Amino acid sequence: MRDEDLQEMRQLPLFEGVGAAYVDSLLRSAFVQRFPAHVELVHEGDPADFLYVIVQGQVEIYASYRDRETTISVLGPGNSFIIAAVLLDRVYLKSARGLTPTRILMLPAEAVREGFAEDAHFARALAVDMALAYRGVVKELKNQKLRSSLERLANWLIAEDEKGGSTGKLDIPYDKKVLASRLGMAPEVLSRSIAALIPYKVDIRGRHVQLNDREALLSLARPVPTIDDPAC
Amino acid sequence: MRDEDLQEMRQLPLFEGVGAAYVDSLLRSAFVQRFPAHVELVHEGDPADFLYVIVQGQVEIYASYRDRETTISVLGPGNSFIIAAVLLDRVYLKSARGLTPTRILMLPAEAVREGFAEDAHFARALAVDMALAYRGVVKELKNQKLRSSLERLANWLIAEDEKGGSTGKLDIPYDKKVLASRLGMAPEVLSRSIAALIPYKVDIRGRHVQLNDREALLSLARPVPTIDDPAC
DNA sequence: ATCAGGACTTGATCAATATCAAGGACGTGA
DNA sequence: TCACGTCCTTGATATTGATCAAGTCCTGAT
Repeated sequence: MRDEDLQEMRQLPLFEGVGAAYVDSLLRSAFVQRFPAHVELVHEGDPADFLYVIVQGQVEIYASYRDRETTISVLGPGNSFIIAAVLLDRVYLKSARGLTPTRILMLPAEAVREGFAEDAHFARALAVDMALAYRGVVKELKNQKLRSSLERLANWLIAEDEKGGSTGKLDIPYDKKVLASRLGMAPEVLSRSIAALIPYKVDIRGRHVQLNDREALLSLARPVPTIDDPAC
Repeated sequence: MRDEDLQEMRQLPLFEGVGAAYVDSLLRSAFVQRFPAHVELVHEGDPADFLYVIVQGQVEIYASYRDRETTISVLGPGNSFIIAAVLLDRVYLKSARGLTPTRILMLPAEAVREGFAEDAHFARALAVDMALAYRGVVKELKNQKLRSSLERLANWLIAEDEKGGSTGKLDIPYDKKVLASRLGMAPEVLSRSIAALIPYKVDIRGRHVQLNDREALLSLARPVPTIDDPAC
């Protein structure tokens, strides 16, 4: 790994609170790889050979069954994926592909498992990351089972707006069909749901969104911390 | 805690591979509690004061939103719940209630967090448990997003039969309305789905189930390891 | 054994979502 | 600027699942 890369990797949230010497020893067995957009990084069912950490770009985590496919999440810089499979030395449950060109840190699974056993701080960082990921999926499962697609869209808009500082203005960060799959609906349903939000003063043109009546949208979405609050 | 209880608790899977002395020190701050059926053990949104481990009985893990409610899972002896909330010192994302009278080991959250920091073996056991739980939810999310309710039922029947040794004979271990909620459908839909399985030689009377044409049911259900295999 | 209440089923209907088929908008590269 | 392809939207229709309303069955308590 090049020296400037090394510098950058040390800053990753996954290594927060881990001794610098240990991080460096981990990074010695790791490497940074660039991938073009749309290539599959990880395939569902394959043995977990690497832990992946996104340095640059967007990665779509998805799963397939028969001729169907659904997006589990879309991750960005700083996020790692498939910790659980690596830790347990099992196969990946999900596939991953870049939505954009990406730069990815790849840590050999063996090194991660050793690291978990040897360095208590790294073990803690991994466990915290996994606990957060776990809670994320639980929230998503609740979102799916307890809400209609219109409600899911409304809540997604509010959450996304809050990420950007509640300005009422935001951009959808990927294709609408990816968003539809992420929200668990057909692309056509997303289109219609967007139209259904017009009475709530939601103005969506292309990827640009304006929320012109936050109160109205909130009364439809009814967000709750135990599903929607990322800090919860 | 009584001595015979202590004896029993040491055997729990959560303590596997953890030094006996450390297990005992953990158990000193813990206690075993009996609860009657149907009482709420844990309420969504409350701070995570305890890690729960089921000693006896069945516990339904569920979540609510507006006037809706859905079952996330049904757990039995040996299972623990809400590790992630305890580890992160956050609120519970789910509620829990006994479906039967239960005996439950309650470990104070503070002690668990200390244990995680102090004892590497316990930390590993917790992490493994959490990783398995994580993969369980991911599978369930895929199950929900990628399958119809009939497919979910068919796959549940096959999985449940395999748990019992693939004899083709099994009993539904709880009320059908709980199963319906667990599978993500209204109770009426479960009834109709059961009727829809008659051509596949599935015979359900009350809680007794007979699968008389495994092949036919398999061709409908199409189970895959990355959703249905508990060992995967 | 009987009765009451809960659990389950069945039928009718409605609402939500998926699918199929075109058509339109928009950005990109020639 | 034009042409192409991709993405998105819109309309029509089918399917799936939810809801409402009885009715039946089963069970557990008296």
